[in-house]
Amino acid sequence: MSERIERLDLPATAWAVLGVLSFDDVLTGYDIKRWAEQSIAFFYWAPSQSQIYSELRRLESVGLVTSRIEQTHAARSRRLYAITDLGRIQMRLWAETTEPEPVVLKHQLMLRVWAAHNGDRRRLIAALAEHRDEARRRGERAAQHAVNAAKVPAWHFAGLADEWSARYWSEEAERTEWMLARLQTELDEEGA
Amino acid sequence: MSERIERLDLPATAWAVLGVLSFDDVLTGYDIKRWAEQSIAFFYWAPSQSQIYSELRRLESVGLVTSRIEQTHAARSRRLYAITDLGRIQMRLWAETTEPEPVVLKHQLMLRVWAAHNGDRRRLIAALAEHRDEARRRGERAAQHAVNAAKVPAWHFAGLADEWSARYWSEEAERTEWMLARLQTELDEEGA
DNA sequence: GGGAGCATGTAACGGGTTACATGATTGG
DNA sequence: CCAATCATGTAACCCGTTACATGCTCCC
Repeated sequence: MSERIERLDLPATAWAVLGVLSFDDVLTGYDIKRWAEQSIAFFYWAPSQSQIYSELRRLESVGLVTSRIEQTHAARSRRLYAITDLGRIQMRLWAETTEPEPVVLKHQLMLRVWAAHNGDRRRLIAALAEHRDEARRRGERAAQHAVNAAKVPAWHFAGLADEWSARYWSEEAERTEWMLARLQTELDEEGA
Repeated sequence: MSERIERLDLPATAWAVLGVLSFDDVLTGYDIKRWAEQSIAFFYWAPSQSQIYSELRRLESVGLVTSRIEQTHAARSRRLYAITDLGRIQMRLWAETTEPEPVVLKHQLMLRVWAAHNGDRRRLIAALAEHRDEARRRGERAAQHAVNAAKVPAWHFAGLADEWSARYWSEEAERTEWMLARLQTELDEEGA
């Protein structure tokens, strides 16, 4: 009778952190933070620094990662994390067996549109315009990121996610533009 | 020197709850829960029942809503909430002065794509197909909701948010289809 | 009679945040 | 030399969730 390995029950952020390490790099918490901000943040997550560190400690305590302190830099130590074999097995289990959580979307600006019978619509329009520009910038950054990812075979799937993100944010910009036009037209018609 | 009213610092969910009441209905916590599930959930939020009740209590304690217990139904009491004048002022302040929080997107499936070098891609493709179908259904429900909202003038902006949601989820379905096709093609080519 | 929906509430927990604290290294 | 960046960590807090608990009313 074979001992079946159970998937550990960890929060999504832990899997994201482990996911970063599954690309085989040996990284510090600080590295992971930047990694996350530059790629994962487009479609998931912008975790705080402190949580990354505590998540890493947890992952180590259950044996999914190991760490060693780099001694070269004498005084302030860097702690370097790497995924373990068990970590790889668990990551695979997660990728295969995790049941789909619904997409979490919290779009505060749409909440403001929805509640626009309170308050000044011109400010809302201004906020939407800003959001459109920001979305466009994000889309461009994601596209750029996808180009970079295409150069490294190991980043193939990360690159796919980047492409998806580029599309997502460019469509978000267009959607926002559409909403903007709707509100602006109404405002103009009332003014006329 | 005029006393300027400061915007209260409340969590976003509190504003969402207050927003529901700003449509002038007198509602129970239970009503608000359903309201939220049917419309706000498309672009924001799917809060737990318990939080709605505690949020209502908080809103009452700071004077943004009032409640009275309906006596008609003898035994089990329904508590009916309504927005106050102060609540209206605060809602307006929120709508005007809240600085834009970034959109929160947590797309677990994209996290799985991003980490697809671990694990079986065929399961990922199946999960994506399911997500595409679910997104399509959501889009259709949102569109239906927008049609209903169009009948009532007070729901004008809520209707705009519904239209936006319909577009969002239909585009989400298309985006997912695109990702699906990419992964499927790669799989086929490898198999060939 | 029983199940679905209406209706409210408490308690425990934890995920994740902000703020605070510390200090080394690097480059202008 | 000073600022920015690298780098790690603790403590307090709270938002929001799940689970539990209760009991009504309406309809089949």
